[in-house]
Amino acid sequence: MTETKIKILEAAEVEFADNGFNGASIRNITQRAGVNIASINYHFGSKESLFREMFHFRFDPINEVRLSRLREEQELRGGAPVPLELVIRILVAPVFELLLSEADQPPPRFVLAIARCLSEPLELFTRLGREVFQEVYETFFSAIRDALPEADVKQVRLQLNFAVSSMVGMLTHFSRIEQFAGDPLLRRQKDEILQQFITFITSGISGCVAVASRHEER
Amino acid sequence: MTETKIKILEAAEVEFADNGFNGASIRNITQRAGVNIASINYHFGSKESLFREMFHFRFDPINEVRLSRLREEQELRGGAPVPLELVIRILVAPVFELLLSEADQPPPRFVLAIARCLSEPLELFTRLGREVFQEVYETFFSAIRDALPEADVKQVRLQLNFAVSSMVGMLTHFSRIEQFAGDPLLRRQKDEILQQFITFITSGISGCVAVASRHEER
DNA sequence: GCTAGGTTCAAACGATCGTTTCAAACAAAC
DNA sequence: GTTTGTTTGAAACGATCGTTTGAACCTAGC
Repeated sequence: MTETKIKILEAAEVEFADNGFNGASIRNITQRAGVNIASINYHFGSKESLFREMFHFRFDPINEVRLSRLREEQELRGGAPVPLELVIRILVAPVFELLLSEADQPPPRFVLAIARCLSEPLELFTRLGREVFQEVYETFFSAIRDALPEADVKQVRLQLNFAVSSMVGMLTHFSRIEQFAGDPLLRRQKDEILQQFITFITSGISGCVAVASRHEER
Repeated sequence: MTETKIKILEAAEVEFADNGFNGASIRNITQRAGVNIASINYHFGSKESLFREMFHFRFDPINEVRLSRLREEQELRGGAPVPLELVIRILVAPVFELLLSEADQPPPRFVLAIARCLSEPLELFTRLGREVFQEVYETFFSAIRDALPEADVKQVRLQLNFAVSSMVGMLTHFSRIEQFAGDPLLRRQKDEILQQFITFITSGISGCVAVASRHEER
């Protein structure tokens, strides 16, 4: 990868994070990167392709980590299901550890960039999202189903949707809600917050299952 | 309110929902409304003010319902805390009943419009969000704290952030994740889905509190 | 030293954006 | 019927957008 491409990718992350996809401009990106305005179309083809490449460049590794960690745990247990909380942890941690980056450091911009742009209703992002996350979605859906053998399949699907929505919502609105709270409670105690979110999702899902089976008993 | 203003507001909801704030154009809105392009600036002052007015027009009533229902329940109990699940229901239901609209009807566009635009990183939306939701946020924060007297205050704040993020994330990504699942599971059984989401949030929060107090015991 | 292929550059392209202008159309009051 | 104030209309404003162009530049390979 040439130096120019790297500079563009880095500048693009900042620009997309700050302004969204529609709000980001080629001119700002190239100016920030200190390169000529034509170089984006030369190296990437278009603004869309630039975003696509950034997306894959950043999230393909993250998704590989998620899939391989899950597979590890599954093999370790040889057939026995991986506990729900661990499944959720493997799904959530690789992204949230970036969001809740070290100490006073701001989170890496590409996480915000991607979360924000995914919220824009362009068809591009529907396709891109599926392209990048479909496999992870299906794999973790199966794992959660295995962890909750007594649960209704359709309910599990719905609850995974809750979980995914929570994750994207957190990535998108974290800093804003933080302001809401008046008290910058975040990025202090990173591990504690991550653990709390995992507990939140895990108890959310297993709470739903518990209520459902209680209903059936009657 | 003049007929033109109403036509513009209706068209704006569709346009903002489909394209976000940056993606929506004055020309499309006025064309859809069948009015002159200058009428937006004449009646509303600017694109921003149009959105602001739409936001208030739609969400102020919703927030009033939330606040008055909560107050009702509080007075009914005369000092005793409103149970967590009911607090969450009062917070969630007024919006989600719109998202999960009747039968085969698509949800009202302004819900999607606002959820989507709130995800755009414009400073306008930070201000607008606070303007419209601050009071609801504070009031429900207190109610949740009352419902969970044993819980740590900072944790409750964090968990309310989880809940709010989940809600916005759901509004923004529902249709997209629905596609993900391959199976259009939504808007069937509206009440069931709403109840599941409430259960999800409620068990999420109370699960966090339970884990925390278990830690303290040791 | 010359050539070829890859890369950068300033400049321009056509399109679209939000907003403004100002005259025409309209309605209500006298 | 004339006046007054409000609302609409077509047209233009300046700005910015993503993209393209074609010449200049650089660096190997011979």
